[in-house]
Amino acid sequence: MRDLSSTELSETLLGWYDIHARSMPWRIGPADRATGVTPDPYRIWMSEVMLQQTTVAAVKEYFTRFTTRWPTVTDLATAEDADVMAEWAGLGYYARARNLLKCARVVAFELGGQFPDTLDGLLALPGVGPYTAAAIASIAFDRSEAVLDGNVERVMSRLFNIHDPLPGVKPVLKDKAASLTPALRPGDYAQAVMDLGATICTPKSPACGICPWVAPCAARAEGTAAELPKKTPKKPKPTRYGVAYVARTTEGAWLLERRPDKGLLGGMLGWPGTDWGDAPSRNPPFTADWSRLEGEVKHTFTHFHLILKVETARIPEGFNLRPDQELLPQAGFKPSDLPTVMRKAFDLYQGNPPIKALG
DNA sequence: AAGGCGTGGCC
DNA sequence: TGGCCAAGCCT
Repeated sequence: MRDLSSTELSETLLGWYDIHARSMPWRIGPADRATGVTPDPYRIWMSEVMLQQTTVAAVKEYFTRFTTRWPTVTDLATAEDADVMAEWAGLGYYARARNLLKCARVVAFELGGQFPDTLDGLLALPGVGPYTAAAIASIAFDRSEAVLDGNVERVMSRLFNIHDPLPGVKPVLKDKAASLTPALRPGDYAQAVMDLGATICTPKSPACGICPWVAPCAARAEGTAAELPKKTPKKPKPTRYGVAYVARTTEGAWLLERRPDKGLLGGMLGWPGTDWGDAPSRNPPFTADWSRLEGEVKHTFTHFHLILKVETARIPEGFNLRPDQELLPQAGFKPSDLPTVMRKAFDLYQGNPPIKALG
């Protein structure tokens, strides 16, 4: 069989998408789009930032909560930092939340409330990189820009049977992706190729039998689809140790710390604690008769495992707060405002009373 | 430019 | 159950 042209390939995929497009809270489906309905760039941007390295299932509820609470970019731009960070808690990669707010303020206060509609304009925004800029340009503004995310990398490496490992081969895959991106319906095409990767051309046991691109797929012909894309091996994660200190006043207020903007869990609220190092240590926030809780928190970050002990004590009268510390009254404290590792420490506290009762 | 940066689901 | 993976960005 002769090779299919780029146009034939993209039209085949768009035909598949017209039938099988997934429904999502931020998506304008192909039928509505065909009648002239256009996406809200604010919602597309919000969804794309949330979807960075994050599953659709995890994003849906966060997207709904954010866009209900802050329906426009100006609403978000005028929000309190702490409210946005608390709303993001649990979604991970917290630099995204800080950049989300930074970006909203740029758009609202420096760009007249309108998102840039060009690739370069979008790329200049905080938290918007090559993938997200192309996604917004194509999906929100129907510009013919090629998206390259993990799905597209996998689809391209298989369609063209490319065995060179990621991330080195990324520029080649980007060229392939660009060669297929159509001038017509680029927004639908971008979502189609990602839907294909997410539902058919999956990492393990791809469903080649029902794939609209089974005929032109080079890896399918060679029987190598399931082993692509190749990736350079990852380093093993070390294990680190630490202690979190959960302390309350006699009135029931909780002692929490705002973490510095840069670094792990940047900008988030958390319990006072030790550094997380190669060996256990102690560093309580005040001198007291600390009780260690039974059990421990196990948590895995991107690049290390953590084993966290939890200690608790009564906060003494007249305790002086550092600027980064706050006493949150019971009524104003929600465990769901904490990043997951800190919420796990809270859960341990809730479930396992200390060996010694608090005074 | 290679490593830092979260979390939950899946097998 | 431990590693892999998810619509990556920043420095």
